[in-house]
Amino acid sequence: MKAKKENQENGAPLSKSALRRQREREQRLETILGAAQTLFAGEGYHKASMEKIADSAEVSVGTLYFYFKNKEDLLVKLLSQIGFDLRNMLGAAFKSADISMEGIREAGRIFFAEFCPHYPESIAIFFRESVGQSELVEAHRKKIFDKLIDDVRQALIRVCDNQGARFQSDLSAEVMATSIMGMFERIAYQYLIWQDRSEDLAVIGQDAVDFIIGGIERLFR
Amino acid sequence: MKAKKENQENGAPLSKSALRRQREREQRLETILGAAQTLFAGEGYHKASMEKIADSAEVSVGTLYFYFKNKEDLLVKLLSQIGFDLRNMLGAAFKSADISMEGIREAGRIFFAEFCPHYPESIAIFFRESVGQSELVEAHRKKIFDKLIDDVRQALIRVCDNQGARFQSDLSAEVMATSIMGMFERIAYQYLIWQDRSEDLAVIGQDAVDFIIGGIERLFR
Amino acid sequence: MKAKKENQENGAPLSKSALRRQREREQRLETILGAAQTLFAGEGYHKASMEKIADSAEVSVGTLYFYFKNKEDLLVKLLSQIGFDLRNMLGAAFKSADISMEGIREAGRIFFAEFCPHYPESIAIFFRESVGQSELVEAHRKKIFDKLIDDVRQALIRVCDNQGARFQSDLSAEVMATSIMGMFERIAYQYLIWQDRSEDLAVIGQDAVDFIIGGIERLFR
Amino acid sequence: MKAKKENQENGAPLSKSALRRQREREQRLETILGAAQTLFAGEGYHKASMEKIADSAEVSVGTLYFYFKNKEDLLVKLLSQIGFDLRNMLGAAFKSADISMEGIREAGRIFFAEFCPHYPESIAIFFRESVGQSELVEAHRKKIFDKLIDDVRQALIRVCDNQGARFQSDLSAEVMATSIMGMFERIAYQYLIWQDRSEDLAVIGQDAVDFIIGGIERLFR
DNA sequence: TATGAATGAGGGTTCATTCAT
DNA sequence: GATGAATGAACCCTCATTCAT
Repeated sequence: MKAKKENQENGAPLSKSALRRQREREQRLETILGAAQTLFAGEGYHKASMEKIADSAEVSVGTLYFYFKNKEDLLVKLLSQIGFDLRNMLGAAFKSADISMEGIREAGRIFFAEFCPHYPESIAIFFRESVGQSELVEAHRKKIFDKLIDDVRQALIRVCDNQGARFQSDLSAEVMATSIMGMFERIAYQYLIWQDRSEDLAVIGQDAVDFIIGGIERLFR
Repeated sequence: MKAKKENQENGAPLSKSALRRQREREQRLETILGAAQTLFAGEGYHKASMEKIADSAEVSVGTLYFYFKNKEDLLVKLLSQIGFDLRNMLGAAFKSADISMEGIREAGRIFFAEFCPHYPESIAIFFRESVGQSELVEAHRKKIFDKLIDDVRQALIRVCDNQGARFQSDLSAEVMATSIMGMFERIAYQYLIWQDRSEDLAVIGQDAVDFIIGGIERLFR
Repeated sequence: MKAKKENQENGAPLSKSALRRQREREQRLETILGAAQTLFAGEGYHKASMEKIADSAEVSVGTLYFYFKNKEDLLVKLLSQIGFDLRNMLGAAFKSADISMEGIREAGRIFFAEFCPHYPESIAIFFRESVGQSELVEAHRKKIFDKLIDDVRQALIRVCDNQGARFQSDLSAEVMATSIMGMFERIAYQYLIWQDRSEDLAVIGQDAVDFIIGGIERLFR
Repeated sequence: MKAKKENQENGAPLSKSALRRQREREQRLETILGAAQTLFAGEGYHKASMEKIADSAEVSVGTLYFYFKNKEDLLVKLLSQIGFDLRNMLGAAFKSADISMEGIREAGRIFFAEFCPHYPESIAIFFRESVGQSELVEAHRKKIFDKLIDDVRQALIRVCDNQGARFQSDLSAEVMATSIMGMFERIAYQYLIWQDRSEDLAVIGQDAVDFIIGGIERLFR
């Protein structure tokens, strides 16, 4: 009977103790996810054994399996959270993309100057540890990528429309959005994971965004 | 035994049987690498056990350890070969990049229209299976990426010089080159590994390259 | 708490609420035993976890441990109940065995035509799930078998006496009774557990009983 | 590539070393099966961990998994061997069953006076440890029982034919054979596993066989 | 009484690696 | 050089049992 309630989303009022228990539950879940995130990012997904994670989260192995179906599930949940956080932070910027390129530029700034330096572990997990681990994890990675790419694609189309320009095809916009994701990804990997130049990332990100915008503006000529 | 090996490395003439043995040795090495490549790409690095690889290459497990120090070494060697092949195919194109953008365009064409459809397993290993496996493997991945990025960077600088333009900084060129690598990577991942649209890759690649060139040309305005 | 329990065991009158509580307690106990019986028979003793049993009985795991010392105890109680039910149903028949073989025949009919088709789960637990689980459970199984065998033995001796025949030894009667139990057991296992021919069991049982009676009557020649 | 050769049943002559290796292989297999048999019978299937078995057989855990797919497979192989041994020992007696009951009597003698006292562990595994362990094991148990029952059934039919008697139906013979198996089983369980009266088993077995024969002869009246 | 989250020992299994032949 | 049986550490996971609420 694992996680029978999960999300008590019905409107029934909860008793005080029930509320507290739910809060504790969520706290513990966060603690575990945090420990897993740190260990996955630090030692790698495979070297981070369930026992290590349990120790690090100061719970027993059994508790891990009470909150998560298995190790893979732990990674998937972590991934979902990262994906949610990312889209959450970038969402507003993308939505503000209209006539000018400012929305795009802002999204780049948020990613490189805010997200990367503050959540390097998330970057490591999203771009390194979750790669090629299993079909299920890949499916989740793909879903997150697809959503992010779609966010970018829609922003691009909106800007274009407003500028009176047009993409040659639907595919073109998708390819451009995909390209942008790839640029973000590799620059984060290169300058945050492989080199630790998190202070330079703001500048580096600007360069990258300039490059991107140059590529986009070509459409308006 | 050591003496024999040294023979192979200096100019001393080899006896007929020694020649044959060396040839056989290289063939067997290739066979093993091929089997490993197929299994790594197909089942994943971890699920592809040394036993499976040995079976697939029709040798014994012991033989694997005669030719390769350990499983990690097998992946590293595979990676080196892939890196070599990639640079080999793209090298000429990059070197031909001078005034016009044709060299860049040609490199993109070779990558998307030639390399990807012909060596999907190499793509899967380079961009998926070798990611986050160990410090050593990551070091090799980084080295290959660094070289490729440097190839692109030099081509970019040459084109710029010839156009009378200049990068704001050395970093800018590097960032641009890194971005380009990221685009190639993600597009290959998206349209070759996740979706199987190898026939569309030529067109998709052209779109991506157009995007890149647009970004670059901005420098010349 | 102890005092209350003792109340239930002496003749002291119980208050209305106490009565209700006792009734509820017994109902709950039955519910749990029922759920356990179904799960043990359906999934097997080991695969039926305490959590599954709790879920199925719509109580919490803790409640299980309030009513039963541990999982083994649950099986033992179940076994006792089955043993009691069996002897209860067969008892009258055995006691009626006097001159003729009709008592024996009736006991066989009850077992194969009544008990087996109506309580296949009991059969599965008694003859399959409780086998070789632990020393304690084996001890209980043995006790039940011993009692049943003794019932048969006494019936056999009575019939013999009345026919003026005699067993060679006390052991002979016991061996014969044991044999009869073995026949009942294996036929139930074969035609109820392994094959599902519960409708044929009545006929099959008659055949078996004829065989038995033939063996017994030999003593009277 | 586990057990690639298993049974080198082609006619190719084996080299000396290959012969030795095969012999060693078979010896080790026997050693493991022996250790497993002793532990399964002594501690019970579940309490006998793979590590204990490995220790007892003086091999490593890995070696266990080289020779057997998993723990269940170990039990199944053991069961098959026991089934083979049983039929082997009883086979000749059953085949000799023709006009008289001597074949049947002989089979009983072999089972109770030879097999049981010499192979009590086999009895414990066949009748106790392998019961209700898994669907696969049950399937194997059933197959063995079916074969033994069929051996008995054919012997019964042969004796009947020669006596000019007839079974009421095909089912009758099967039921009688099944009954006999059940008698053998429970007597062995009662007097060998639960009580240790292996010296009395010969006498007890005779009583049981007399009972059986009485039951059979009824057909000839 | 009832709950169910937490525990942690224990089990089965895998697989990279070694080494005698 | 080649073989493949043997090793054993390490891992993931289960589940009976407990106990604070």
